[in-house]
Amino acid sequence: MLWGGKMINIIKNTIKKELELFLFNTYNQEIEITVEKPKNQKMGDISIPVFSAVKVLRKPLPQVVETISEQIKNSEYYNYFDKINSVSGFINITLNKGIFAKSIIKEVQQTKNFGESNLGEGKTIVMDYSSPNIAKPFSVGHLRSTVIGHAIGNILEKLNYEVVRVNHLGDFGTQFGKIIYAYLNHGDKDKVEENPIEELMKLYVDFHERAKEDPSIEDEARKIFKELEQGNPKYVKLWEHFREVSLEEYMKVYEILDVKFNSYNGEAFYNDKMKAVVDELIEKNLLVKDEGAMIVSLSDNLPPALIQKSDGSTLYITRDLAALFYRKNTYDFDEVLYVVGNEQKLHFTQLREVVKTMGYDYYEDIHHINFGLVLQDGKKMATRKGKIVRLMDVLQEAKKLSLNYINEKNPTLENKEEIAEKVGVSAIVFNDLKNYRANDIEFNLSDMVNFVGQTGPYLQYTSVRITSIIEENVIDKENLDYKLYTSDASFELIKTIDEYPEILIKAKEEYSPSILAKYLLTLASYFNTYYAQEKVMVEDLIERNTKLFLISIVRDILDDGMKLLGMQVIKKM
RNA sequence: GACUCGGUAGCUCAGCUGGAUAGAGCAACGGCCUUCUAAGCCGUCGGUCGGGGGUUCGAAUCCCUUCCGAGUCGCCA
Repeated sequence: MLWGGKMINIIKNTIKKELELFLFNTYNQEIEITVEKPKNQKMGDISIPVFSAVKVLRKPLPQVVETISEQIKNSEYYNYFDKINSVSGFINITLNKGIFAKSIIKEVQQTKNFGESNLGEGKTIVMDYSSPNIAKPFSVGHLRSTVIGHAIGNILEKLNYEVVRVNHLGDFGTQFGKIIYAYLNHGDKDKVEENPIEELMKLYVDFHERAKEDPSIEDEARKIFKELEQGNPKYVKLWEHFREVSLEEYMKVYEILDVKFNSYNGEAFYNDKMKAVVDELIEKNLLVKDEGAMIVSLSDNLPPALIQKSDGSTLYITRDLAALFYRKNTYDFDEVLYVVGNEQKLHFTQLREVVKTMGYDYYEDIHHINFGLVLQDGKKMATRKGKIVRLMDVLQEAKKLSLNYINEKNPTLENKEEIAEKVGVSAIVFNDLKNYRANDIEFNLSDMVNFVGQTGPYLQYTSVRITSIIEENVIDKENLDYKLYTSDASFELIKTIDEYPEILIKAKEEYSPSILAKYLLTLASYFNTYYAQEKVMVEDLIERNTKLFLISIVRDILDDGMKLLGMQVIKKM
């Protein structure tokens, strides 16, 4: 990991400051010194390129190397260093493994909730994620927003942020005009009762087919939506019903994923809060009529934001503005995160700009946590054409394959079904989180349910292996032999343990669960190497205890990290 | 056409605030279960970092240009 661990960063920053101060005092020159991790571990643990100093000081390279190397000996952390050598302009420091390992293990011992931070103390972050569109099946596309949002929320809480999780249901808009139109004109009420989501989806697809033949029905749909917005009781009743049956279906998914929200206020919730937004825009002289619609002009070559349609009904951004103001007033957030796909980038840029134009400073706290599309055959999945992959189908498939694995690898396992679901679902979740969120992903079932290599099951399996070694053993944290932590395999583990707190902070800064996901893979991989090299349950009690303690730390981090990612932690598999 | 994001090994991706021989996993091939779960471990094979310029002691990383892919671009969300 490039950013290093907590302990090693303290050492690196200290060296940096010490050297910069020394150079300033000696040569009266401000020289930036970079202290980094060598690419190759054989070169040491800390590396200092001296090229920048050579350039500024205009002295021969060997002389600069000599001067800086000598100065390093005066470092506060000199007793941590085993050796200092130089190779072609780099000064490399190798740490004393025993001292370094001990300081890290002590740190872990003294920390109750390892990895937490006071970064978020007293700060509130509102998160808008999952947000499926009512009357459509929960697709693999919705999964991304759900698991990315869930994971980021968990990481924020670990860093002591107050997190408000909002499921901003797509329960309003012209699409409901379409569905209601289709339902009233071509719908089979019995079929819809029987299998609401599927039938409503079919009606929606059917509507677009018909609209190709007869575009006038689009106007019909818009008219119905406008009346719905104004409270036509017949339409409102239908809409309420559709919303209810959809939510029921979604709750099943959320239960499987173990995802919970503080609020399910969707777009419709803001129906009566938009007039205030429009009024404020008028008052601030920002709203202008253009081609019949009401728009806000934006700078920076941005297309204008459409606030109101020609017929007076509202649009997406109008509802998002109302939602934003409501959230600011209700939660007084420090940041608001919208976990929404790449394709809405322009929308959120416009949203920010409108807020800025209205004179609110907190436009800077609005973050679009964009993620890549789930593509099919290289193209965006089109709901309107009914091309959709249902998440439930994928989860079922994952569970089935997971069960096959269990029957093959561990046929006597108890609660096979339960474990199979936990492994299968976690595999899907991890697969969605392991890569940088903004990358598009091609839908590929066999990738999603892969259980070998850099996968969710690999992490679970590693944790399970550790659990099975520890079993009923009681670990005495005070009775450790730190010398045993200096073997290559142990030391790699310890250096990686040291990185956990920094990784979580990095994941927050980038709003990127993949940073944590990749880290857990690295940690698991080092453990499995360790496992192959060293026997834990040895005769010598101190050695056994020392090793048990190390692997228990690894297990705790793995389990903690998996929970943060929204995966299931298991004891056996 | 404009704007945004992407192009790194056969495949999926890390690395991108410039540093030393470009890293993983999968696939392929070869080893390792009478030592704690082999969903694992070890090894081999595999790359002109899309192409071309530039800046620099040093470029996958920064700048310019070009090609390719995806997405978006006023009355959908």
